[in-house]
Amino acid sequence: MPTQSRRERARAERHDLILRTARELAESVGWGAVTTRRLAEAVDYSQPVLYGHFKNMNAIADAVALQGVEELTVAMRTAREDGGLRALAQAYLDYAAEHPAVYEAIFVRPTDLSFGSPDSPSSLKDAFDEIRAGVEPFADTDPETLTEVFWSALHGQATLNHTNRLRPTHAKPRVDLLVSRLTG
Amino acid sequence: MPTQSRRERARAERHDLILRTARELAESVGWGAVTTRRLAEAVDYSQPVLYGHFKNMNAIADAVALQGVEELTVAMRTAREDGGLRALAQAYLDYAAEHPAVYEAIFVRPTDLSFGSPDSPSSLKDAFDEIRAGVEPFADTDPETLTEVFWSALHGQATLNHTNRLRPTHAKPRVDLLVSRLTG
DNA sequence: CTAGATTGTCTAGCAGTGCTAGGGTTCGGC
DNA sequence: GCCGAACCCTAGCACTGCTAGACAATCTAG
Repeated sequence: MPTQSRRERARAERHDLILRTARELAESVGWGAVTTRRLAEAVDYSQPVLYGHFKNMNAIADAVALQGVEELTVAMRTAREDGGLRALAQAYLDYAAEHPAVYEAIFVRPTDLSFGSPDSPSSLKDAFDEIRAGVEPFADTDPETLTEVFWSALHGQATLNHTNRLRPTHAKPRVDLLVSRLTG
Repeated sequence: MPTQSRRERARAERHDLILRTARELAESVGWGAVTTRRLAEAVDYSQPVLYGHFKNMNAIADAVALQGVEELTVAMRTAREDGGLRALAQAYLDYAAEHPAVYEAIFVRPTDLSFGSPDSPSSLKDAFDEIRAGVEPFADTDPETLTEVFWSALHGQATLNHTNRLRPTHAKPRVDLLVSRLTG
């Protein structure tokens, strides 16, 4: 049935268009200014069309977050295979700095995504496992806890960097110090 | 001039009432539900009265934040004098857990408060100095950077704790591990 | 090729938001 | 008693997320 699939294809394209546009909009003006009207305008459809693809505005941000967390995982894995935990940490912070709106969607914005539980999206678990793989060589007892500690430390630096609450000139020494002490 | 002072006293009381109510409201329903109408209703005045005391809604949250950061500093100092850095860390996380809305106002919400610069409120500098005093014994070279790293790590745990992104059962081991490794 | 059902899209509207202009009302000083 | 200043409220603006109902395009079936 080519007709069905043509419709489905068009639908999928609109879906991607909305997601892509929302992400660009968020990166350029911040999530606070990503409104249904502006987004609808940007994709050249009326507001209700958005609701034909997503439950609500929040679901759009969640979808962007899921895209992002997969990218983040890839970035961490690539870096780790090359340069170990230090490179992984840098890759994490680089991603947060280069895609602040996406990072915010994943880890800061109020979201319906479930994290700790069994029904959380597998991509979230994958990201966590990637950090775990990075710290595992340095965990003498409890890798799970060390993973959480390391991740929290990275997350703290990422958010405080972004909100200008840390000296922008000392980003690198902070990563160095964190990695060297936590792996001691 | 007792008349002047009576008016001023009434004004100051209203000011405090607004602040106190905003804080309670935020802690019970979250900042997202603290609207000018609800807040005005709660203090039994009309909306414009709020604007006679604060520039806007954001300024109210900022005022709550400044109150909170002073409380946090006291809590950290008391703990540190008693039990060193480990106690300070626990006090920090306890404060964040017990006053999530206040903590959010200080460190998460978009705010006009300036942090790094010379014109930032002294209470913010005091809080930072308090952490610095805690880590100083363990800084072999650069206490400033170690302070930022430690603070970021605490902040990360505080926020990820609160948004249910870490195992709630393992809060204490996380602090233990962080302190023991970072002071190693 | 046409009638009917389905799908897609829009306009218009709801209730809620932050914030403000304008007009009364109460208060303090003379 | 009177005037001016301080105070407070009603009403409204432009915006938000979200949805109902009408209309048009498309596909299915006879």
